[in-house]
Amino acid sequence: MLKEKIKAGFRSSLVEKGLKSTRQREEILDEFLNDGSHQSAEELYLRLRRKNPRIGYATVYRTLKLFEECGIAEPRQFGDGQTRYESSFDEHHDHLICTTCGKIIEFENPEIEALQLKVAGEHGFVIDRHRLNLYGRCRDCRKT
Amino acid sequence: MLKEKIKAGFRSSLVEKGLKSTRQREEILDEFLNDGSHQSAEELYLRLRRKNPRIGYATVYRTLKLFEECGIAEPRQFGDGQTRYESSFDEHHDHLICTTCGKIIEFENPEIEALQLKVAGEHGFVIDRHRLNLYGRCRDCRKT
DNA sequence: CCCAACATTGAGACTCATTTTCAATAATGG
DNA sequence: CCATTATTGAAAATGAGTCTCAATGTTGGG
Repeated sequence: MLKEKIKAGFRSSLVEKGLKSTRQREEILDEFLNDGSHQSAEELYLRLRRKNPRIGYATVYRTLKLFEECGIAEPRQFGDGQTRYESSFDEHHDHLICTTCGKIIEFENPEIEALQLKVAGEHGFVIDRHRLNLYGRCRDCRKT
Repeated sequence: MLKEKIKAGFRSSLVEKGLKSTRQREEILDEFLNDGSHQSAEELYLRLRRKNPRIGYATVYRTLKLFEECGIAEPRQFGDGQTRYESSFDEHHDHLICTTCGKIIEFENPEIEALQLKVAGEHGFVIDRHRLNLYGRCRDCRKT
């Protein structure tokens, strides 16, 4: 199953980097992979603490950065002041954000991505990644 | 000239809101309009201090927020941890950001925007604004 | 022109997310 | 099992941005 492959890949990355595999790193990766997307370090920390109250705040922050370096997680800013991480193994997507209720909907649009590549090329850029956020009001919030 | 119109509009907004026109607000607006885009509060503050060393840090922050409320400036996040403001009177545009040298290039693409509206509509959203950042390497940085 | 009413300012204290420090602890290779 | 070296947790530090408050400036009326 995918999760096991990700965990195995993480352990290999650690070895490559000369880092150690620890209980905390395993626990954090587990919890990160279990939950849905868009998790902040704090949310993850609070959930982890329910299982293991001895886990440290800083460890969660450090480990999320490590996941980023290992290509497991990617940081995103949605404008609420917290960095949220999503799994790099989710298929690529962009976000619709409701400015009333905070709901986040994911979408993908290959046509938009093709146009991005075209525009970048016209300016001599090679793109690594992009961030597209659309802010507005969702169906429910428009009713009220 | 455009700047004078913006300043006049700002003074009207102040009156409407029951706020006062002060020397600091004028100075900050002047400096904001003089400089190119993507200014952080701190950069603006440092430049203002050269002319008027008595200006306060908090005043610059407050005034930028006020500009935002008055429709003069818009905040943006480029991932360096600082909020940067651009003039609302620049035509709408998105950004290409070089992750090596930090250069920011602006572009516009109506096709992409049309597709954004379409996608949003399919999810029942009405969009107020969007943020599209493309991160990569510029022509110069790819050479090295 | 002057005053009263009230908005604004600047300095510094404060917040909040995140990072760093450091002594204690745990993982790894031999 | 040991020595080496990375990691951890707690607390202190950081940095962008916000708030507080006494002093100051702006305004509309008189």
